[in-house]
Amino acid sequence: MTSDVALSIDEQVALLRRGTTEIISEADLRAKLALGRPLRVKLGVDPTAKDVTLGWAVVLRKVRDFQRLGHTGCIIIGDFTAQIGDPSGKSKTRKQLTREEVQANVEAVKEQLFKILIPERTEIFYNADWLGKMTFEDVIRLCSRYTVARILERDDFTKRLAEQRPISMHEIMYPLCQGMDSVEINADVELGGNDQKFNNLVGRTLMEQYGLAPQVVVLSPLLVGTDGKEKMSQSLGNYVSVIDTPNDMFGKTMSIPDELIANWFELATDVPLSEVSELLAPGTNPRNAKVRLAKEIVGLYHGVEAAEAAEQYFVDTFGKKTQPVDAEEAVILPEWVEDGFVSIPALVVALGLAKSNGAVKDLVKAGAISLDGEKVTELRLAHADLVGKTMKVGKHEFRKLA
RNA sequence: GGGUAGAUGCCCGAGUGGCCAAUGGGAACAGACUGUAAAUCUGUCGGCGAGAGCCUACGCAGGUUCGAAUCCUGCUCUACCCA
Repeated sequence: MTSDVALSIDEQVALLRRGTTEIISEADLRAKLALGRPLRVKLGVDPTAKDVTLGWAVVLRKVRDFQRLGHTGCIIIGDFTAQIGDPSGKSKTRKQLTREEVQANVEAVKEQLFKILIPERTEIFYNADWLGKMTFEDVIRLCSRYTVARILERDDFTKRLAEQRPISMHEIMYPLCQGMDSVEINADVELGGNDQKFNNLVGRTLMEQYGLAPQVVVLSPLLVGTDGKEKMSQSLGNYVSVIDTPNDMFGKTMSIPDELIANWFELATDVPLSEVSELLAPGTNPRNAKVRLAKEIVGLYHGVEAAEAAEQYFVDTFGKKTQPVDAEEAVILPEWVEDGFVSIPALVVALGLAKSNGAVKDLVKAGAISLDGEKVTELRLAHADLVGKTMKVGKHEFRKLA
């Protein structure tokens, strides 16, 4: 096998251990690494999202770490399981997706995956290929290999049971489905977020049941989102996507709470941890560390130059509070102009910066909308007074009107 | 299959015939302050409308009433107890 680097087993394990909370078991992992063949490193992907977020990137980057050591990344697109909806970490039943929705998401996401993964060492599978073909008899047989008590041990289920919340039958099948994926591709290692521990362990059990060597489970912590509270996820809106523009990426990163800086460095960048502790040493301004963090992240996905530019933009725009030179341009369409006047609410809504006219009125009332630095107080302004000016909506949205 | 309790806005949760677009808390958004951090203070927080006002909303469908989130009937969903 071809590794990009020649490392001892110890060094390999050390590399792989960064950004993980648990490896079950490390001894097994060492044994597998010692085999000297490319390992099949499985990562299940639930195509409920259209963007690869930094949270998701944590595990993808871990796959990439394995790939650099010469192993094969096996990405399982859970097109079948997405229709069930993973109950992990949820206190509610998830809505089920249609096949069409799943398909659309997959297409959108595939390209983004390869911003991180090494294509030549990646295999992509769709679990509908095997799960979708199981007969009812197969399913019953599979069920017989696991007990209700063991399934209910799972945290989310225990909790829901205690809170007298519903648990549907199809949800308890989820871990088994995921376990079958491991059986099907004969995984050596399965990666996952911490919340996947239960599912991944079921995979180990099932593999043994089916006469295979149990996979090693490598768990990563969940990246906390920009809100500093919940795990980063698209549905919560607290995410940074790998296809965000450099400026967005930079800005969003700057908005995270200070307590998250170290964690983000560890999980989302390659900066050596020793350097991170220096950056965050007592007496230093956390802001500087955060700037570095933001630059690192932008650099990973857009390159060093873009990172420099994003920093410059950030400093100019938010530090010095000047108007951004290169604000996104927004053309005022003729149909928005009436008798030479433009309705501000309609304009802002049309630009997608607010969801209703009422919301824009509130913003105007609050002084949150300005033109070239001057607060807008009227709901209707002359078209001529708008063109060429930069409109600021809220804290960070700028549009150069044309 | 039988019984009991419950379903309210993004979430929790008050409201038992008019004063309810619906108390309160949280979340969210915005303003001030700052480092687009935290904390704090202030404001907003269903939609449309310049406004008067109109529309949509309290699980679903009907009904009673001048008037219903609130009463009645049927249905759906959930939990618990019994089988």
